[in-house]
Amino acid sequence: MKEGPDIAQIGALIGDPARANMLAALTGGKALTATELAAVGGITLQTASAHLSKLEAGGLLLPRKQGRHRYFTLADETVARLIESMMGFAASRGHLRHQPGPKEPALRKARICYDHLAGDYGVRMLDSLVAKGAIDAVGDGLALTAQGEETFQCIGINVADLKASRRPLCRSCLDWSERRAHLAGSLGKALLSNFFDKGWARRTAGSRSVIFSPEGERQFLALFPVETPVAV
Amino acid sequence: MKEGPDIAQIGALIGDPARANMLAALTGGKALTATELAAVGGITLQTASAHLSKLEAGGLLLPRKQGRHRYFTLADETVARLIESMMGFAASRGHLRHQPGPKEPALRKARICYDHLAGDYGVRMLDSLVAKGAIDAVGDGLALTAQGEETFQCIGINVADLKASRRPLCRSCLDWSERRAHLAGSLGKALLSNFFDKGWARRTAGSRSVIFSPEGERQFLALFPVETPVAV
DNA sequence: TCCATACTTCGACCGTAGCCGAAGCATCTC
DNA sequence: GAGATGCTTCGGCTACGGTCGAAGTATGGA
Repeated sequence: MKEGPDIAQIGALIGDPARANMLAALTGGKALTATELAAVGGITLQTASAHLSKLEAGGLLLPRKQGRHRYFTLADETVARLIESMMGFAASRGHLRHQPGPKEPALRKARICYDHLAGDYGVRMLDSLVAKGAIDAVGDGLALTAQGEETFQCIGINVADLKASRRPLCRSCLDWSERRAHLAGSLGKALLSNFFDKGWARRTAGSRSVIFSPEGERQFLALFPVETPVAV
Repeated sequence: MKEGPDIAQIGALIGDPARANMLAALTGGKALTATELAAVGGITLQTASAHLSKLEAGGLLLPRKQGRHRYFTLADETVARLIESMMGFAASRGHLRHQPGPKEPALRKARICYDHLAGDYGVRMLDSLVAKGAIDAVGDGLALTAQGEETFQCIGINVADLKASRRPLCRSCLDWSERRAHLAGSLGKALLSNFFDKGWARRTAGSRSVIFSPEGERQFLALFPVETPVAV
């Protein structure tokens, strides 16, 4: 009867509220210390330490020692994708938080998903790129077009550098709030970094949400116009 | 701190070994009774009943009453994809079963993933279809080509019928044993049904594995030849 | 050297969730 | 109606896992 890999183990790892909160926080892409993660999980440092050991042993987290701090990050982009896909699934089944909270709208508008832009703005950006022919969409798959290569060069993104890395250039990532795809992969990362560098947007302290400056928002919306929504 | 949908709930649902085994068994696509699922989970009927209630309440399972039986299926194809993706993740992290068991090779060769073919043969089939130009692969995405439409018509699959349904025609599904993509979607389902109808293969009693007849195997391999593996 | 900070380990507590035996419904068969 | 089968509910047991206080180990700074 027991067939295939053991999903119960990682299910159980994610299944604890404190651990789930930690993982969700780390999906923001920033490395966090044990103390910070304890606060996120709403538990004491000792308890957090035990949880972090388990997550590390399970291959979900990667610790990095730096002086007397221990910074934790998600082990891998695949972990981030698993968490996001579970969030999407949870949202579709109505497994929402008890109180939506005031930060929810900001989170739905624009947030970090591991290292790229998600939320309404993330989906909008991908729609616009597909509409203008910079990215080719077939089914779930995304591919950069020759025209797109020029476009990104103009924005200030060196596509050749990105191609050199082993990581896929374009990847579609399902957005839990919009239930549509946004752009992940090294290109998605490069775009978000680009926005930060230009001062169009900034990350927030204790949250995954991304705040655009008024000017940055204007530029962003101008750069990624949407006529009619593109089905994905 | 609490941001986004609650992944802990579904994590916990999947995190129990008995429930995980039930879900894995249901990924085989067949509807199973509470008694059968109790056997799968290695627990008594009462305990299984409680587990099944929870899974149903969580939106993972769909019960169907038939006489004095209650048949359970996965609620949705999205559930199957979640389970498979967790299996892929678990396999990549080495979360394997204690003893691989004698059935393992058969499972890796060919098995059912919800309603389509997975395993070595599933991956091989997709590779071959892409190589011969029947299916277009861009990144993760798959799309039927005009040429492919003819091909499938010849095999005896009415593509027009499939297009009429709301379900996507082609979908890539990550194979946990091969770590490569195989073909899901209504076309994947139609192909597997086609093999069953032709008598090329049959399902096994208590397992997800698919057994090919000697003749069926010959035909399958002839229909889906592979020259050089296609990267996905 | 001494103290503060960051984190881990130990030990004990406790609650929840899984488990089963027994009894209770529901449905089919004869 | 009587009996068999499939499943649920109830009650009580048990164990595992999460929790924290307290003590212990590392690192950095004064």
